[in-house]
Amino acid sequence: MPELPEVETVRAGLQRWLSGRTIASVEIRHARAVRRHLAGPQDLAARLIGARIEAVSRRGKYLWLPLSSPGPASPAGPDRGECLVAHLGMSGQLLVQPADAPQERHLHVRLGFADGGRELRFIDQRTFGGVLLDHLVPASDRSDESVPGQVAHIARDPLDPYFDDVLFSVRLRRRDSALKRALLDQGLVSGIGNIYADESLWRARLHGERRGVTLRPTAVRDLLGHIRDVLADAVAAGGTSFDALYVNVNGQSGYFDRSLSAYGRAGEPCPRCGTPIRRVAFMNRSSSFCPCCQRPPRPRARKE
DNA sequence: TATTTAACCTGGACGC
DNA sequence: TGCGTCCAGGTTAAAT
Repeated sequence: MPELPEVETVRAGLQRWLSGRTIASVEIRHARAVRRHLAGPQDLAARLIGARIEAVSRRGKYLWLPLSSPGPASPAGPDRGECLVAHLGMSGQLLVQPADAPQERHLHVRLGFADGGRELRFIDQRTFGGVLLDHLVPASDRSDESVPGQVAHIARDPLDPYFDDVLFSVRLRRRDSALKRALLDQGLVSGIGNIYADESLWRARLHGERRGVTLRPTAVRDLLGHIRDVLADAVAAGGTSFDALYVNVNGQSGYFDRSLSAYGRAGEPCPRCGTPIRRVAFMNRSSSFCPCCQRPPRPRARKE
């Protein structure tokens, strides 16, 4: 599933292929893929045609392409400060393909370019992802940085040089809820999904059901270090691919799945102590952990 | 206000 | 072979 390492891999690929190119055609084949663009598919297409892609940015699992207008002579194109925002959801792919390449089964949006080169395709089997046009707004924590309005509520990710470790620790240690739930809250820390939450907790020897309020500052610091390590390792491996649902912009799989210690390893021996990894239901999804290395918290005493 | 739950969605795997 | 059920999980609105 696309989490920070997978999205960063896609961002780097798009940066290479798309920067400086001008959009010449837009085909929206599935309206659900643009459902968050409230003005509708036709408005999105009209605004994108003629726009020049300046860069490819990312925060957490969100990608966006800042756009520049073609100039006053053309009625088409985006407003000043607009950008194309993309979220891959669970199964979204952004592929850079030759225009004559066969159409993918779940191809929803395709962008052609004025230079006649490779086109950009948004493919999404489970349709949780999508694209929209949005305005850039000043980031809440640094005035010289802009993010799309849709992304403004998302916290920085742990690989962001401006991530505030102290603020994260304070906010996490105020939480009277499960640690794993907190790690999945993109408003607290972005980029972490089910896979890297489980892996980070395994590395930190922490059970996902520990309450945030029970953690000492040193434990949070240790956890944050492990989160950064696992994310960086996964970025270096090109992300995690369990099936064909996650690939980079060239359609190639990542290989971090070979390095996973807990996620997807239910029944296999823990690489650290040999105890079989256990899988349990948690938050309408699954959690994998070592019942020996990651001791569950003691049940809280009930108030009379 | 803080926290938790459910719905959205598709296709592969599995059991009968 | 066909049908029904379960599972995967990021985001967010609604409920508690």
